[in-house]
Amino acid sequence: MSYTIKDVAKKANVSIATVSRILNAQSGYSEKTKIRVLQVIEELGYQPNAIARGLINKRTHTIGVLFPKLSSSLVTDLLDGIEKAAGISGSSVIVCHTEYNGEKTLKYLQLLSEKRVDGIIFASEVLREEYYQFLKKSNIPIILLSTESPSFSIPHVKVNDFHAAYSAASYLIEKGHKNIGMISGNKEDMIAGKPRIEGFQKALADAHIPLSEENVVYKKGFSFPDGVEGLKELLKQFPSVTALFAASDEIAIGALSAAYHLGIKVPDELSIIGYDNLNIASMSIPPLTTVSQPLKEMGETAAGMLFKLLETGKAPNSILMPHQIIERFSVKERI
Amino acid sequence: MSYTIKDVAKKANVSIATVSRILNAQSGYSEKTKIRVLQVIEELGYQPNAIARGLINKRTHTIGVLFPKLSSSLVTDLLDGIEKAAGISGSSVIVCHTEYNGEKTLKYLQLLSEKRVDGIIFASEVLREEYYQFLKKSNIPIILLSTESPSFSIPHVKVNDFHAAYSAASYLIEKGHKNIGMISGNKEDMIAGKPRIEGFQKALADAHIPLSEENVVYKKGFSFPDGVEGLKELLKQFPSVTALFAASDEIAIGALSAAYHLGIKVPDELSIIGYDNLNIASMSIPPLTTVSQPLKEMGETAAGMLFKLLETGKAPNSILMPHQIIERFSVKERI
DNA sequence: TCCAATAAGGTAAACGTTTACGTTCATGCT
DNA sequence: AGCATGAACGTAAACGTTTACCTTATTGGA
Repeated sequence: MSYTIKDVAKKANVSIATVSRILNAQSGYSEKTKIRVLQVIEELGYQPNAIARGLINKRTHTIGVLFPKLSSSLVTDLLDGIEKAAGISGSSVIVCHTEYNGEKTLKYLQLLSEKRVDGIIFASEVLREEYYQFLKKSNIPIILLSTESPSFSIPHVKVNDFHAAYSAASYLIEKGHKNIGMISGNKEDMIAGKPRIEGFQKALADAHIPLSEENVVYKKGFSFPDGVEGLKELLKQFPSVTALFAASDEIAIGALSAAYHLGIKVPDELSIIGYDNLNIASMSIPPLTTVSQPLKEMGETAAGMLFKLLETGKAPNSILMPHQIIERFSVKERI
Repeated sequence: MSYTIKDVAKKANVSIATVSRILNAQSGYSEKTKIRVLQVIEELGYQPNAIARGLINKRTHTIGVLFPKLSSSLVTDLLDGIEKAAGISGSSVIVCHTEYNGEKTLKYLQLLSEKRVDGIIFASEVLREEYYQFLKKSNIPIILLSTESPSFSIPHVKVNDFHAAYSAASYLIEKGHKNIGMISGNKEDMIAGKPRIEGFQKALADAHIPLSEENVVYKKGFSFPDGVEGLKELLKQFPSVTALFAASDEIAIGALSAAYHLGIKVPDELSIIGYDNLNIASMSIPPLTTVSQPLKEMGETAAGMLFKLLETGKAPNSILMPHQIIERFSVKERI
């Protein structure tokens, strides 16, 4: 197989302790033996065994990331940031795809725990009681990303969905709109659902715009089809609508598509603002005005927090990342 | 810290060997001790240490995946499939993001090698000589995904780009088009660039359609901006064009967008066919006709091949996956 | 009754590192 | 000269498993 530290030691006529010290840049050897050992390492192409190291050091330099789904650029931008931060810290990341499935999630947590990952980032999904109990028992450090836990005190990084939704609605109001609708995702979703709805409603209320049940339609998810159906329903229950806040970019793009087929011109007849700033937002016709979450930075920040936590042992503070309205061409001033 | 096999053994009044045998479902113990040990395991919440196992078994049940970039659904669909197959086989996947950077790639290979991953999937990128030498030296099993190596004999799974491009162009021809243009990606790219161009050209030639340098514009990449610029250039050098083959869906969507701004109606005045069948292809206006690569299945297949290789030790055959034309609404028959 | 075979279980080495502790030797100081 | 000190190493235990090999008791058959 491959060479071990013993082979190096033997060939260089030193003990394995010396080789180890040299590898770890500790003291306790002369310059002469150092270059001799280094040369032997080079000759043999010796590679230290991270498994053996992990066994004794109790650090695997590996973290686990749990995602509900993979095939959305929302999630991959987060992953992108995590991977970047991990790379800088010399760690690797194991991705786990839970599919919102509790059993699968628990199985993955078990797996990660057995593999002795240094920590876990739990992203875009509600942290259920059972998960928390498991994590607590096996005391693996954890950071919540793009989600938060109302019941348990766990550090998280996300944007303030309430505020962001408030901003989006306010933006529409500033543009002169009064008949403003919303297509929301799952309203049972305490993270991405409810806060956005409430932020939207608060903005209208603060602007003294009358608000009834007709203003918002509730869909099950945040996907493209939810958007196309959503717009049709909204039009039915709120025909005078002139501006729309979509709870996700996919919903917004769906609405855009439905509007096109219904012959409704965006933004001339209907203004649309999305949420997320996925890369598809800039590719739509017209390019989508949306509220942007700094996804990659969020991933980086979460991973950074985790590594700091691993070093210091101190629980870091949660971080709320700034959102931002990206003005493109799907919203028009109403005069 | 957490409990070890010793703790279990002591509490159950057996030796660690017996516990190990029970954990691995081997023989050599009575039913009575088995349930006793299992109960102790339950009580303590004992979790076997995969690191220690890996050290002695020389199997980490972890594979590495190298991607040039993460933020494209092309890549994440592949990853999705890989992760799925890995989950079924009880393995985890470490993702590495190379950014087409040779140094970074080598560093990642080194890392994966030190972590003693069981195997590597190298995706969507050219396998350079240096990578190959490294892999060969540390003899880690490897599968190429959505790429192939002309020089080295390494099993791969991909679609036949030449054929797929040929099909796309033929489809346009069948629809009655004669003035057919192409926006290609990087023509130096021996995997996704050149073969698609040649497939396109062959289809036109076989149909006896005259073909000159004006028919195709060459861009640096496969992205949205390449598509919008690409269409403008194509229109300039080939004004009579009625149908367009885009070397990627992002290019196609870019062209769609440019066409919209130029007031060119798709598909009435210009037909467009894409390549990849990303999820955005179904969200565009109009929904994009495209040639589909079964990305998720390709990922699954690649991982499956890798696991079979690990079991049997035999190099598997390369697999060419079928492509398929997904008819949506961006191509119109010309009468 | 005795022996071989089998079931049930234990002992200890091995995997490839790190590291606490011990040893040797040269050096400098009094 | 004698001694403390520090540099430059070596030895061996430890990390948590798996497994080859050994031991003991039981059973069935001749």
